Amino acid sequence: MRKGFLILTSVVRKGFLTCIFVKEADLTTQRARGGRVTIHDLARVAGVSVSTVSKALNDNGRMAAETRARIKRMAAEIGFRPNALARGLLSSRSFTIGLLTNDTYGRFTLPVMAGISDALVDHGVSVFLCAIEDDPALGKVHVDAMLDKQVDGIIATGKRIDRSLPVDLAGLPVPVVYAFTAGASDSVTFTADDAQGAALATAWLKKLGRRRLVHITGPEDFVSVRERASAFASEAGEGGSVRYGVWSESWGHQAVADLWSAGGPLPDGIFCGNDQIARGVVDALRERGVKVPEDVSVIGFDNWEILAEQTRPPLTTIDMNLKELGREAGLMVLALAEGRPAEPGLRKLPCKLVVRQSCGGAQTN
Amino acid sequence: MRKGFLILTSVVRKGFLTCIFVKEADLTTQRARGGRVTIHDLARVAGVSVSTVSKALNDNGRMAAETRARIKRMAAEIGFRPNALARGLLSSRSFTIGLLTNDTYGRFTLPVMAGISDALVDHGVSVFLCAIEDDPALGKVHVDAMLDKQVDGIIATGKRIDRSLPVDLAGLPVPVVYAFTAGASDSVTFTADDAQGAALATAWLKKLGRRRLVHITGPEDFVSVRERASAFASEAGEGGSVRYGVWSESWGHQAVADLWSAGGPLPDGIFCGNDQIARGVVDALRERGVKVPEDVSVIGFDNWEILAEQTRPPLTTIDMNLKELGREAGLMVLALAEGRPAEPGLRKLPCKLVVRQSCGGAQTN
DNA sequence: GTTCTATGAGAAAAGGTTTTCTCATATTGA
DNA sequence: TCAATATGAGAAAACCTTTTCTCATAGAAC
Repeated sequence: MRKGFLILTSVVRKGFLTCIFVKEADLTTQRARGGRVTIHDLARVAGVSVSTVSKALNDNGRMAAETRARIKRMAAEIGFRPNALARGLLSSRSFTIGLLTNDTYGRFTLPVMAGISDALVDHGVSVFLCAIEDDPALGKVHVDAMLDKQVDGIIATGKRIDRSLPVDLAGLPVPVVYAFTAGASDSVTFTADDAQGAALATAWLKKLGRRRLVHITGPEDFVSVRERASAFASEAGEGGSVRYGVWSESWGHQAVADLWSAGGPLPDGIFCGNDQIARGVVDALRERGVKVPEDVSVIGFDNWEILAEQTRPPLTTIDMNLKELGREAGLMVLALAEGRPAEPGLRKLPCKLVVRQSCGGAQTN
Repeated sequence: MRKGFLILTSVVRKGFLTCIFVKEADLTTQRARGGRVTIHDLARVAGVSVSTVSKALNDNGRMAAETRARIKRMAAEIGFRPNALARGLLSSRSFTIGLLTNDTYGRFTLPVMAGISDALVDHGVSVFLCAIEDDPALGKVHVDAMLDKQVDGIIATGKRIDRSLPVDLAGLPVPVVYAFTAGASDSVTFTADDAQGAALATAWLKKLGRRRLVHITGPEDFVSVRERASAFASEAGEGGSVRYGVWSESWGHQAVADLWSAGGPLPDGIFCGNDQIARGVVDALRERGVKVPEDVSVIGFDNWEILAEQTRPPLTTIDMNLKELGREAGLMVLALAEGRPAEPGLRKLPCKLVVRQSCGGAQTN
């Protein structure tokens, strides 16, 4: 065996065993790199230059079809995968985006994240998740770290459309898309269509023959609360009334107690601002001996499955299609990163009705 | 003004306005780069070479203290931040790790993620979140993408310690740390100390004077269920019995119904396998007219705040310190990435008791 | 046999940073 | 004044990939 040389790998090609000799120094280099195989290794093994390898793998340049195929085959054999850092340095595309979020429990962020990831993984894009927990300093640290890492874009997401993240994303050198959080007026923003969702819920109650409708919802300072209440009011007509409160089960309980002790005509349909309130309402009604859905239909909002499915009876509710929203936001930020233009403005995505048992009515939809 | 030159920026230094002239070609380059300022721009502005700038900013090499300070000041002025891609290419450290997860709802993953991020953001490390949803193909795609991006390490996390992710992480060129999921025997794995947590819960019930104890928990094929049950049994002594079921509220309801209709002596303390079961138990007891905590103390497991706080009364429960677990896993993967050695094996982190009202007893702890 | 074209493949530069090596100048001592 | 040393700063290579440009060879046409 040649002195100072070692066998790197042996390849069986066309039935012949070919031994590849590499200088010991090269192997040492390779060790230091963590055993990663580079395009140079592949070129050496294939007996061509690195440029030829690159062109072969990227279907660029002119070359004999046989050469291209052979190089591709050997690349697969030795497990060559191009270093995305080097690639990104050259192309100024890192195939990486950042997801900035405010939402600690992830009730909104996780489905959105799932949609983003789902849409972008096919494009080779990975997602940095940065939870900033309402802390401006932490937000800045994360944004700086993302920019240092040359993210191709940023998606900012929060819990409500009428508050912005505690960090300034204007004037960044990368595109920013907002989801469920407020952006500048000339930015691209995605949110759920609250009015349409509320109308959907109210129409469903009416379709089931309910006429004395109440909307028990969250704090009036949420713009989405006002939009839903307004849509509810116009859909419900004369019979509809709205009660504002907080986003908790106990508010649902209390609202039922208030209604049933008020002495007026009792509602036969209740549209709740979220599934937690609905859970409280359903529990309170059961405790009063009011039958759901026989006496009263209750519909929630959010389709927070882990809660909606465990309620007795399971909640019919409105789903904001958060995963789809994430998917669209992901594709949008990708488009912007690739220089494709997009019209700024607020995009409202439709909600859908999820029928379980708390309203009665057809299970099929 | 000089032809072919443009003002890049103007700097006020020592009271003098200094105009920096750059060739138009350079500016065009700059534009194409997305307006990012490089070390070359900084070197030009500071009137030194790039190597001097690099050494100044990294506190390397010999140079006049005044020069170093001046370069640092100008770097801050023009907002220079080194390109992490270029840096990573050279150092083979990307300051990036991947978090692989199985857990769609993120009940476990999100706190763990928060801990990881919290521990690593100070070290300039960002985290790729990859949800693979039990899909081996998707898992491979994500792992490959992370490796291409030269992550410094991977943290694998799941929902239970006795199942592994549907993707092979052995023999990867980067360190892997497991949290709440099974790894190879020679790997570093973190999990909560189920036995200690269960003992803590049981001891708390006993300390409150409860003697007829029941443990209502999840499926017996979970190793954590068996460990908790075993610890419960030895702590509870003669009076303790265990009922296995599923992880749902309705199982909590049913278990209470079973117990109260069995005709034997009724329990005065119930330790539940998770907060959902505890919620079901508490609701069922209230509906039977059994007072919690006066007649029966109920304690949960998980400290899933959004559920525990909304239960009536709010749940006393065991917290698995998931954020701390994430923090330790993050620091561990960082240590391994930096070549510091670590002993393989399973590390069990202690749980803590969170006192609310479902057991009675002191609010202070 | 000679010139032109087509084809295949290699050389080199670029991307932004860090590190090592080299060089020039200033300072010290004799 | 000259040599030796200390000091500050620049040049160049390296990391890995892609792309453009150039070159060599084979075949075709005259």
